Amino acid sequence: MRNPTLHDVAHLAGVSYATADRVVNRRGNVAEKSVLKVKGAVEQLGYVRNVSAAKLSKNSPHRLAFVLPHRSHTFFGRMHAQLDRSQPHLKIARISCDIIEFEAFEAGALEKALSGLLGQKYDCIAFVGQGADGASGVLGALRAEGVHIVSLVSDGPEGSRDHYIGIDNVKAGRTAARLVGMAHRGAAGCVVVTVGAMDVRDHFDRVTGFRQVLESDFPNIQISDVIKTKDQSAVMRSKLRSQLDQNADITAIYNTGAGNEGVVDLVRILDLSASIFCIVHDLSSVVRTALEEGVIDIVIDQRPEIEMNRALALLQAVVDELPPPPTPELIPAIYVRGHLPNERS
Amino acid sequence: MRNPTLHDVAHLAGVSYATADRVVNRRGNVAEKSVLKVKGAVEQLGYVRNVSAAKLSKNSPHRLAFVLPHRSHTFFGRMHAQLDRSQPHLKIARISCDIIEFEAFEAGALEKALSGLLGQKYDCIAFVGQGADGASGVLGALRAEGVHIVSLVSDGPEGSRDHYIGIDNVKAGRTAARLVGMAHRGAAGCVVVTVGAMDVRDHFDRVTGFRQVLESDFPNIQISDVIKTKDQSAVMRSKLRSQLDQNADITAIYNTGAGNEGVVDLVRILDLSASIFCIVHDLSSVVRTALEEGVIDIVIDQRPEIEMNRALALLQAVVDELPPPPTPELIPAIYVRGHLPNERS
DNA sequence: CACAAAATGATATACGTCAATCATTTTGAT
DNA sequence: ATCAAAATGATTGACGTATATCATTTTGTG
Repeated sequence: MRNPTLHDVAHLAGVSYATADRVVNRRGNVAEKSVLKVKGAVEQLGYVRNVSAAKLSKNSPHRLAFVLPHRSHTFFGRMHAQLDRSQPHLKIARISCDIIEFEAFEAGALEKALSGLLGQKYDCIAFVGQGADGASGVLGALRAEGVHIVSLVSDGPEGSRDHYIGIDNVKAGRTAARLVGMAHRGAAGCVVVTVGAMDVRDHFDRVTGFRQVLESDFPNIQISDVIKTKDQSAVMRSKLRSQLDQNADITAIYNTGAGNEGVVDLVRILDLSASIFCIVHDLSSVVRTALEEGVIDIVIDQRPEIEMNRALALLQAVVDELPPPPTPELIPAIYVRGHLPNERS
Repeated sequence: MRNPTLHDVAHLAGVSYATADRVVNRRGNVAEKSVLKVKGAVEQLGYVRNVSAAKLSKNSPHRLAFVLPHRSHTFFGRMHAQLDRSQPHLKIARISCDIIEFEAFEAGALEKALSGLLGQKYDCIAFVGQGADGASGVLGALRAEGVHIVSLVSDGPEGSRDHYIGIDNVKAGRTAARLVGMAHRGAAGCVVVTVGAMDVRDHFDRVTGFRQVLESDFPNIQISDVIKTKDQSAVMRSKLRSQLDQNADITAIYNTGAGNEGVVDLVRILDLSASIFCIVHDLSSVVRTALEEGVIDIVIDQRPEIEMNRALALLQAVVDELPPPPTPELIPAIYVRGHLPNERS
């Protein structure tokens, strides 16, 4: 009835505890036949290491680091907030968690922040990259030190990290396109698409998906040139304005990046909320209000709080040397007027 | 640097380890002033019990039970599957998890299943209720035994359980209404709404939310009588058919419950996919196909896999006597054609 | 067979908490 | 002051693993 211990395993395998230990903890210097005997016994008894005992025995503090854009960015502010809320739990789990902030869209800022973590003996590092940030060298060096690397929100190349936690941004773009198409209800139209920059991987992916669906399923909806905003509302405001001025046929706006405040201001000022279908990413108080007013029609929210939770769960599994928990795909939430989540979701 | 232990606390408080232990584990027979001294020391040192050591020392097996409708129901099948996937993790966490299946829509079946758990020394029980199932007596008895009770998917009265894990179904109904409205793009219409039964709480809530938004924001979209299907495709097929035959003005169908197969069959047979906007709940292979075909336009999926994960996380926290983890609100996913999640999400 | 190298056994301590025992001291009521 | 009750102190073993040490046995090579 009682769970088998390593002593039980050793006994069944007909070896000493020391040898069983050498096998399960891969210490080497064990004859092949002993390995087999021990593994057989493990199998037969269904032995699983008692994690509590192991942690108690090791008693080594675990260290995580999150490298995130500054919390003044509304989106990342939500990740920070969730991390704050998780601190008591991390304390209970005996995990220390450092947060390093960097300035997004500042060349080399991420790379520099990551470099500072070299040789610091972190167990895991999670970071928000943006694709073309030249960080792959540092990431490689960190991984060479045995640090687990997790990329958040925007994925980098497959080999640069151990895990990616974030939504599928191509799918998000496809969803946006279909909703735009649905809202046109067969009518022709023209969409302005905006991004922070085209080399930000998540924005690029969204545009890609958006294009795919419009081209294949809604051929009479055109896409104007893609506007690059550096995720700044001021840039958004001016560039989007000139686009709207030039082109009176615009029926929809899809902002794949930040800078929603610019969009909202403009639609309000030009009084376009009735005539333009507006779909943006990620909830903030500005977006909330705009959605309730009808200025924005749909918000696709990737729920950074949940991404943060996933990251924490994954990192905890990693430090305990457990397999990652079975986690369903991350799907962004779609908000329309009248059913927003509670303020502190 | 090292985390403070209870010995440290006792020392700082100027009492023996035994007394400190009496305080933190509420064993009683401690003078008030000693309690204060110990609590002060705990506070001062930021002492938190080492969960690993506690678990190791207690070494008591934890027992959970899930009381779910039979896995042949596609929706609950997904919950079962997620539970299956979690078994290795539960084993590692030294938690045993029994699954009790019952026949939904069979009067008294849930109550009977729950009764069987009385006196079985479960730590926590999670169950899927349906509102009017007369189970409140048993639930009270179980809670009186000290069993933690969690309701899933469909909430019961506030006092009948310790936690509810599921989406806000009123909001889901509101969302459905807004999407239906959006798809009408100002045109008038008439929606058929279908439920399993009106006393199933989640279905009822959805209808309520749906009504709210249509009445307030889309007054020229009518709602036909609500069709009750007992969540059976056959019933759906016949009742919905007669409704469609009677009323040629129907522009949309909103199914709040199960029985989607009936909806899909009918729309296909009557060739209504172009003329009727169809929105349903919860993904299944039938719904997947129908969505890709254009027979169904939108699926609101409450992601039972995630609900199951949440339940497991919560129950684990409960058995370890930890505060529940900080969890963002559950928001259902909204699927349209072309961006479905991976098959085994 | 001799000898070194490799493998194994035996054993001990530490990790922090829980739970129990028993002796001793303090407290409060008379 | 006396006595019982209440509170406290001191101490111990158990939980299962990690990790280390040292002695002993087995293996392989010439």
